Amino acid sequence: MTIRVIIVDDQAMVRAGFAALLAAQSDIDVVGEAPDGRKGVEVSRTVHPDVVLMDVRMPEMDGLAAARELLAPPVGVVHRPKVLMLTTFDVDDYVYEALRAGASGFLLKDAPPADLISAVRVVAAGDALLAPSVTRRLIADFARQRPAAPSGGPALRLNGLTPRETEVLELIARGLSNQEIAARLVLAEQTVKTHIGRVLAKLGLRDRAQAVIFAYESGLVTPGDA
Amino acid sequence: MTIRVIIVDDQAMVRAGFAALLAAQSDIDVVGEAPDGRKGVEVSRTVHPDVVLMDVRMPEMDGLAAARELLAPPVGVVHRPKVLMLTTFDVDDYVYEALRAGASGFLLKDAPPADLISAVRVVAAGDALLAPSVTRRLIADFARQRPAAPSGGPALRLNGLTPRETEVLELIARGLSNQEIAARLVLAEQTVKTHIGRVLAKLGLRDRAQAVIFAYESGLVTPGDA
DNA sequence: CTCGGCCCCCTACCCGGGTAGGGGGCCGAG
DNA sequence: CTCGGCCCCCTACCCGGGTAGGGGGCCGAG
Repeated sequence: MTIRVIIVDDQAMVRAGFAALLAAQSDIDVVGEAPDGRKGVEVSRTVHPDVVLMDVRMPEMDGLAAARELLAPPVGVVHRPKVLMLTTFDVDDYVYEALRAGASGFLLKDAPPADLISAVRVVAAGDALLAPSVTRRLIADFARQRPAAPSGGPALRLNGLTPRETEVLELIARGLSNQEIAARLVLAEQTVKTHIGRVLAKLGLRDRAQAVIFAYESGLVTPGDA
Repeated sequence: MTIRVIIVDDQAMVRAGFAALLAAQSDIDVVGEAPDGRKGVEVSRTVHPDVVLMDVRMPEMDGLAAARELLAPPVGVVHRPKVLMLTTFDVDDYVYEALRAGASGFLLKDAPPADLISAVRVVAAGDALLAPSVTRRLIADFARQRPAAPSGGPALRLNGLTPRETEVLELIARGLSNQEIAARLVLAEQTVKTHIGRVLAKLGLRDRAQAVIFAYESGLVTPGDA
C-alpha cells in the first residue's frame, strides 16, 4: 500500500525536487502539488493524500493557516491528512503553532534527503516527528519556560508577543527609530522603549538589529514588501 | 552524447532534488556533487563535467569565487567547464560578478524545473542564458546607470561597497555587535565602526537596523540561511 | 615616480537605544 | 468583587553605536 503525498511549496523547483526524490521510492506516490496554502487545501480535499508536505512560508495562505484548515476541517469534511511541516529555519513559535494545529512533524529543509523520506513514512504511520534541532529547541524552551499562559492561552501570537508588541516589532523592521515609532503610534517615546524592551526579552534578542533579523526570519516581514 | 553535470550547493536536499530532476533526463548525467565552492572546484577538476550548477551563497568558498577559480584556471589546468549560477534572488552585483567571471548563465532557483533542464542544455551547447527577471534587472540597471565607474571599473560591488564593507554589512545582518565583528575579523572595534560608517553613508542608511533591512531587501542575506 | 582607492587605526564626543524599577488605568475571566 | 494581562507612562542611568576628523601603509594604474 503506497503512501499518497502532496507537496505544497511556493517554489516550483523545490516541489519538483522533492517530488522526484519521493517518487523514486516504491512505497510513495506524489499525487498532487500546490504553490500556496489555499490551493494546497483545495488539492488536499480533492485527492485525499495521506501526507501533506507543507512549507511554512508561502503567499496567499501560509503553511500554518493551511495546516489549521486541514487539521480542523469544517463539518462535512471527513478527510484529515497528516501534515508534515517543512521549513528552512527553526523558529520556535512556528513549531508551537504547527504542533498546536495538530501537525505530525516538523522538518528542516536542509535535513538529509533520507530524513525526508523516512519522515514521510514515519508520519504516514501515525507517528510524530521532529528534526533533532527542533526537538532541542523545544526542550530548551520548555525548560526555561516561566508558567506564562497557564493553559489554553488566548491566541497564537508571535512568540507570545502582544498585538502592540508585534506592531512595534514590525515598525522596527521597517527601519523606524524609537522617536518615529512613537510619532506613528501616538505614544511617548518611553512607552516605545518599554514595548521594545519586552519584545527583546521575550524573543531573547539583544538589540533592534537582531529584532529586524527576527522579523525577516520569522516571516513577520518579507523582502520586497517594503 | 550525454551532458555531464555536477551540482554545487550547500543544502543536501537541494542537491538531491536537482540531481533527481536532472538525472531523469536521458541526455543528462549527474556525475558529482559538492557542498561548497572549494570542494566544488576539486570535484570539477576530478570529474571534468560539462556543466557546473553553482549556488551563489555557500560556506567556505562562495559560488562566485568558485566560478572565477574554474573559469580562470591556473596554468596546467586545461579543463574549463560551463558554469550555470543558481540563486534564490536576483541581486545585480551577483549577476555582474558572475558574468564577468565568465559564467554562462544565471538562473533563479524558483524558475520552473523545465527551465533548469533546458538551461543546462543551452549552456552545455555553449550558449549564454539568463533568467528573464535577471535580464530585466540587468537592463534596468544599465538604463539608470549613472556613469559611476567610467569604464572597466575595478569591480562590482554591492552599491559601491568594498569587499570589506560588504563583509561587515553581512555580519551586521547576522546580528553581531561591533565588538563581535571586530573579534571575528580580527580588527579594532574602531575600524569596524569606520567601515560601518562608510556603509551607512554609501547606502544612505541611518543605523545598523536599517542596514539589516537593506541586507535582506537586497538579497545579500536571505531568510532561512541563518 | 605619483595618485587614488582601500584598509586599518586613532581620539574625542554625543546621542539613541536599552535597562532597571517604578506607577496607573482598563478589561475580561473567574 | 479580585486578579492577571495588557497598555501606557515615568525617572534615572549607562553603554553601544555612530559621527567628525584625523593618520599611515599597501598596491595597482598611469
